[in-house]
Amino acid sequence: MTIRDEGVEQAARQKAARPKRADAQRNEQALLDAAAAVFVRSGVEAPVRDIAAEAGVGMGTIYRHFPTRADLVVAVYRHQVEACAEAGPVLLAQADSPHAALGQWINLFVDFLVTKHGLAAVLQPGGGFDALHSYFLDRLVPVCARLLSAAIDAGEIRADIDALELMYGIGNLCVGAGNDPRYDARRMVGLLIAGLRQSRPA
Amino acid sequence: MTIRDEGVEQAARQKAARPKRADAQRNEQALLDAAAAVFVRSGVEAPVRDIAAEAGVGMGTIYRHFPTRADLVVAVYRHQVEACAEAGPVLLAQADSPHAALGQWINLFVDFLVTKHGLAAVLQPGGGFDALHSYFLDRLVPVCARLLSAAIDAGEIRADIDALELMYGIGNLCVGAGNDPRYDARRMVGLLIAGLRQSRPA
Amino acid sequence: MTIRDEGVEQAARQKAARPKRADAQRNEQALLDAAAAVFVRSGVEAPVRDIAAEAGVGMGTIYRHFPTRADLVVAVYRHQVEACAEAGPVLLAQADSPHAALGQWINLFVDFLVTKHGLAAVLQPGGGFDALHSYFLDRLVPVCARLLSAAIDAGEIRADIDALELMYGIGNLCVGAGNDPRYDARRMVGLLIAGLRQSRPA
Amino acid sequence: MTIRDEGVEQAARQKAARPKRADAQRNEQALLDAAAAVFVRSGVEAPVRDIAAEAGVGMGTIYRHFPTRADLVVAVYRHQVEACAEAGPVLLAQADSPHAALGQWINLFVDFLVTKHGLAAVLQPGGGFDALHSYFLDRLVPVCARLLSAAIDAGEIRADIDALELMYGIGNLCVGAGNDPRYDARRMVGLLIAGLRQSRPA
DNA sequence: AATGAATGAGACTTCATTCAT
DNA sequence: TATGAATGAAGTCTCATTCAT
Repeated sequence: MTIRDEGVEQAARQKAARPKRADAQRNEQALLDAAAAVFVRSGVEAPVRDIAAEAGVGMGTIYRHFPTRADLVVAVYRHQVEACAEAGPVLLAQADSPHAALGQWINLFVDFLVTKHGLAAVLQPGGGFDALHSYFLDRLVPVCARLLSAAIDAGEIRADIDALELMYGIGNLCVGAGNDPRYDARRMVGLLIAGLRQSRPA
Repeated sequence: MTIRDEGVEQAARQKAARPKRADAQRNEQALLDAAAAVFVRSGVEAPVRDIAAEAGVGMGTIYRHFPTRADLVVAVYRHQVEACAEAGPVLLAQADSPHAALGQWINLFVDFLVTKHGLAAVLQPGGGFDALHSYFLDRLVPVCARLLSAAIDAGEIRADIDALELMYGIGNLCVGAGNDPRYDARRMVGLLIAGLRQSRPA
Repeated sequence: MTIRDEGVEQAARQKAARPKRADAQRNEQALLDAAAAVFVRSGVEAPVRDIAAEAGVGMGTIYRHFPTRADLVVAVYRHQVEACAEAGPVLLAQADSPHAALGQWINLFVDFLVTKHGLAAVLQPGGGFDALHSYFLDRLVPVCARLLSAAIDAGEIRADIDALELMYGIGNLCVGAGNDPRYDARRMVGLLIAGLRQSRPA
Repeated sequence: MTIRDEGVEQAARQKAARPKRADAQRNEQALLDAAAAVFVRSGVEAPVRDIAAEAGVGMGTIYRHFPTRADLVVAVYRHQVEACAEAGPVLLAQADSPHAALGQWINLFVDFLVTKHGLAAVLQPGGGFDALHSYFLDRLVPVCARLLSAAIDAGEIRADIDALELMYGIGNLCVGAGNDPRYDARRMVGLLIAGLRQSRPA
């Protein structure tokens, strides 16, 4: 089942017998795509009109599908957050060591974040996207915590690391540096993870 | 010479022979203080009116002293950037080791950033504050680079670290996590710096 | 013949030889009932969507049956206007005196108006419901005029009262006072009718 | 002291030492005049933009002077409400009888209402102008009550009349009939007042 | 030089109406 | 025929910036 299929199935579950009209489905997807593109370009605070134009629909259509801006933002990122969350246990089972699994999972997370420039603002609490913020944390922090625990239990990393804080740190490193190619979020995150291996705090 | 004096002197330098009226000087300083306070509270995109109110002046006065928002933002942070830049060589000369000097200098930088909540946005290129962005980098990256070189030459840290990138990384870690007290930027930066000591990338 | 039957018959008359499909008939009646309910709740300017939802039909169905809002409003109130109009002659024939008949008929009219909160706006000319406005007046003013004449001829009331004006006055008194229970439209209308008995204007 | 003078003096009292700029005063008055005109034409729900255009000012100017629509509506009618309220005791002292004073005062009230077509909507509770509604009632009902009491005490009218209800009734009669010249609110109110003299309810 | 009133572009949101399904 | 998704005009309100005083 693809990510898209999952979304369709879920919609079907929510309203049982009423399948969405084909054009409405197309519009919803067009909106998600358009919003993702505009968020990258102008951030999640981009004018609603811009998103509508990008999707080729009227403004009212956005409000029909996503009554609040947060609804739209959540929808845009939900699939990827889910996929990331679900990858945690899988990696832990497959990798050579807990620390390797942690590193691979964090790479997944970073991959997600660095391609979503507008996301950084969303991850800051207090910006009116608290529901979204909570969703991200609720879903991902436990996954990270489990990976951390395993690595700690294996004696591979320091024991004084908090998953929430680490997620924030990684998220911040992925805020990036505009389009400055000299900044590589992945490399910086690598440095952070390397720091975890230290036997004592610096 | 105090930081305040320096600012005034510089303003004088810009417009050569015309000494500012005493009340104009007072207003300019009041504006800098007010803007700094408002930036912390509401970010650098805070309404001009709020800054004017905080300073107790009319809005026109802001535009007279700082024609663009970037002018104001630069002015607000210039002093502290200067102080931070000048501390680099001093610390290098005084500290026990280049790595220790680097750590101390980065602590200074972090201290600066974490108390300036609105600053994070400013350090992102493309936000209309490019002049400010350049100023920060032009002034601080060389200082950081010199400290890094010294530590590398002393064999204390990895040799593949770029000063610009490190500054971005630290800046990002200082973006914070809203007011979530569970996130400690200093601890995360510590982790990053610890990572520098690793002999190989993670 | 019931009021409901009459409405259906009339609809059939309008489109001569084409009998309406049973479901279309059901929809039309559901719409009339729903609109009446919504008009009471939210006035005749209530969103079309609310009426459609109340009736359990799509919005397009409303536009099919009642191309303009006025068409719907007229249809909603037509039955009751008819019933009121037809009661006039009956009351005149049955009551003890013309003045008594007038009072009873006005009571009928008031009963009608006070339970139709949204109606007041409709009775104002210029609100885009002029056709409806005309219908009300065309149908009811002659009835009222006949009752007035009879009472005047019997020497029971002043002779300088115009039926149209009186209808407007009564309609206005029935506008009410929001939900303020201290206002009783019937009592005020009673005062107005009492004023009719005066031998001279106040 | 004219009504206008009073307004100016009051403004001066409110903010002590800060006299309003001459142009601001002009604008405020222009807005009141424009709003009054537009209210007559289009009702108190008229678009803000229309009022601004009528006054020849920007929309923001309206919001500066009158943050909410209710503020504007209250301001538009305040002077006249005040004048009407203050006339009550004067008329009572001067007229030949309490009933005559009542009639004269009601004439004043009617004069006020019939030239303010948009006002009717405002006097209905629940329309979002409750503060204004309250203001009207708080100010005028006691005046009316005193006139009624005097007339009742003099044995000139029925004793079972409530001032609030009477005000509502008069207000409703003044709602008018669009521009239909055949309806004369004053005549209808006269009928109502005549009804008061009846010894028993009709 | 300082003030803050005025401006008006721009963002948001609602809802009557149309039209693809 | 019925549906309700889509449209976009129209209205509200905010705030950066200008400019009369």
